[in-house]
Amino acid sequence: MNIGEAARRSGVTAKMIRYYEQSGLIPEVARTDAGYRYYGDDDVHRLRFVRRARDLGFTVEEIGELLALWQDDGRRSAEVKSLALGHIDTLREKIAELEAMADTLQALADGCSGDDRPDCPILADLETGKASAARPGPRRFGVTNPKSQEH
Amino acid sequence: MNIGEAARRSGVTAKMIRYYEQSGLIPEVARTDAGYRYYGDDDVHRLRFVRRARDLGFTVEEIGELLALWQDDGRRSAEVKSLALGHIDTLREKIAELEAMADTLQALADGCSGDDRPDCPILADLETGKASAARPGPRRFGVTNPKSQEH
DNA sequence: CCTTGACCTTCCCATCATTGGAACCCTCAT
DNA sequence: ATGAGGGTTCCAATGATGGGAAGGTCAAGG
Repeated sequence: MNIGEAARRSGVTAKMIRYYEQSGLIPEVARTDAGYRYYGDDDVHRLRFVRRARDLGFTVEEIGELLALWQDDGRRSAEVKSLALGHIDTLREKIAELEAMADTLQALADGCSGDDRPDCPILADLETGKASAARPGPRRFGVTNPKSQEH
Repeated sequence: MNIGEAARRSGVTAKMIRYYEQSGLIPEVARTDAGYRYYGDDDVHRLRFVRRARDLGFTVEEIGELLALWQDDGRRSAEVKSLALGHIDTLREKIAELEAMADTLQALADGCSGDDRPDCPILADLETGKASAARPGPRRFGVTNPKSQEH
């Protein structure tokens, strides 16, 4: 099948399939005489695996390791598990950071009258940096794009 | 004071100060004859505000709005509050996504023996996409850089 | 046989906040 | 005068993804 069909069946966009191939996450696939990529069921299978791992928040690099383990019949499940646990740690750290931000902000917002008057503890806090214990690392925690889930 | 000193006092790196200026978040500052940016206490004050807002996870765009409100004596606190509440929503959404991922993964990891045998429910799930209800939007929730907090 | 539309190809650009580095200029203390 | 340690601009990379242009290909229908 062509890339579009593989995209439909795997839930990975054609664009991302090309990107994964180019970045070495998945092997280069066969081509037709015209240069079209040609996919078999195995390829789609692998793409679905990637899609799932992506949905669980694994980075492309981690997915590469997962794929390698998946294909290695002699793997030790301990390796898979430690990869997963490591990722869970990462997730929980991010969650904690975001929660600290949300809680701080919620407390400030609760103290804000939210009317026509200018006085606002939110601005007061930003100005002084007094309250709050958020302190994250640099920004960039996205999960930005609302679509791309409807395929 | 020079940009380095302003960076030290505000907790915003010199690089980011230049970036914020260039992207219009903060006004262009005075220069010495030699072309060095020159900062006063007010500028540092504003930079600290930006830094605080950044720490609370606001985007640069939102920080721009906050700065405008901050400087507007006729502001209505309702505007500030709604900005904050909107951001809290965004944070809570991200938290929910990450928690769904973490919980799914934790359940899978709990079922994994983590020994020398190859069998592993984590890989099994990635393969079939059976369990799990994670389904986030695309990745990119970073908070990647571990340092940059020690200044 | 030729057109049309739906597909495919590669290549480049943008996102967001941030870091890194190169090449160069300035200032101050030794 | 020299060197260390600032500063300046400009360009590139990060990660995962989307957007789009320019062009080739394929199947169906007139």
